[in-house]
Amino acid sequence: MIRQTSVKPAPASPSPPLVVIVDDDPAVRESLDSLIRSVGLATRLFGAPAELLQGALPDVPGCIILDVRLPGISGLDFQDQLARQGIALPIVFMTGHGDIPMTVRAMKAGAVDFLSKPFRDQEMLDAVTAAIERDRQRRSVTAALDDQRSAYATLTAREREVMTHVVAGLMNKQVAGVLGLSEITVKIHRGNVMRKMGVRTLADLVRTAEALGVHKP
Amino acid sequence: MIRQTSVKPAPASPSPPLVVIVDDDPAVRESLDSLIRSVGLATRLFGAPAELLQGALPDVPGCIILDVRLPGISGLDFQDQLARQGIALPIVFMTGHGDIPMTVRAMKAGAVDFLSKPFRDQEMLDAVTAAIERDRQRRSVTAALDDQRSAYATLTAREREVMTHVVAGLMNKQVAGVLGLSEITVKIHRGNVMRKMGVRTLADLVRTAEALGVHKP
DNA sequence: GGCGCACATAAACCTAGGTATGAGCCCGAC
DNA sequence: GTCGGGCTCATACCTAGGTTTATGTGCGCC
Repeated sequence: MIRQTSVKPAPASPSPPLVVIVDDDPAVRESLDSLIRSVGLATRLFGAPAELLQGALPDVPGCIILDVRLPGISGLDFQDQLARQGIALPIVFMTGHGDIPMTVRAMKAGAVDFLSKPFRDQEMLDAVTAAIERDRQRRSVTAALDDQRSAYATLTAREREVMTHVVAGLMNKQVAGVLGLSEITVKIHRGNVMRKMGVRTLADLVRTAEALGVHKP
Repeated sequence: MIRQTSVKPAPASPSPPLVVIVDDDPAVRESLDSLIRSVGLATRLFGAPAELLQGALPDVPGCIILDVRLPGISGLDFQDQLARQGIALPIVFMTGHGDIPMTVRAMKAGAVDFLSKPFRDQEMLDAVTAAIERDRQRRSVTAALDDQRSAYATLTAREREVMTHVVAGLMNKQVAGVLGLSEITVKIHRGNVMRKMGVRTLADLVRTAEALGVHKP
């Protein structure tokens, strides 16, 4: 499958996954930091959630280790806040004073794991590994979709209408009828759609449209 | 979209969702039974997991309320067992002596909720409602797929090969080349595929194939 | 005003898809 | 053994898809 799409600036060194650690206790941060680094992962430490929202994070797979009890905000509320801001990094919670309702809420909201202090190093490493793997999956799906989305963005309004009807299974003449055009015009638009979307067959166009959620209104 | 497929025997009365209650304490069973029935849902009571596996359950939306501590087996292990047997009913756990690791395990395995006794009636009703809604969603997806699956089952080996290559975007002549056939033969098989799968356009066939996970090996 | 772009259309031409009719081969079931 | 179904292929015919070339309109922008 030849699919030359957006070419990223070459990643010189394959940078390691990033683990973001958020805990208000410096000792805990340091301890987690050395644990995570010991297995070759990069870390970034924060004492408070607000700091995390400031700077942009690098574009690599990763996850967040989050204490439930944070200065100024509950870790669970912060989880919601991150989700609303479109930050989809998987979260591993840890807590010294957790209870079952907290756990249920965190897991329902998509947390990868919820560890009670004290936990064994291996438990945390397993959770982090699982979280990073989940992020890797999400990123690969998102990346493929982004190319398609940006291609779709280059379509004109007419081309989108034609695409919608074509992937719905209408013949060119039917599309022409619906849109009040001549068949030849539909063919032109259709050809433009195929070229701009970077697909060579109708089957590929249909799959792309499905992935983008392109449907008749 | 005209899609007359497998016609089920008409459901005379729209039977209410079924809530399966599994708890070894008769008093708890009775109490839950009256709570659930009070909102118009049907119930079925079991004192032990084994009983549940015996009889078949009616084909209606539903869920399971499961005590974590059961005679002979942990509710969590029973959850795994149900999953392995293809029983996909959403599960609401309850427990008197739960802890966080139990909760995490249950939620990771797909539980809808995990309630600590004592819980308020409304909490249980909310959880059951959410679970039934989840089952309803799952069932509607599955039902649509079942028709397509049974249609796919009627295809001959050759027809499946042709379908695989067609939805991959190959032209008839290319399919012919790959399979060592003449183009006209591919056209025949392709026509049979369209008829048997109950679709009229290539776009529909591609979507069906995606839903069924039909791909080149 | 002119330039670029989206949009629309036509004629001509070629390829691809789809169906009907007819026919031959193989194999397992009755 | 013969009957049906799956598989194969050919000829013929029709429809649908796709490209190229060329022409024209309207709109916004520098």
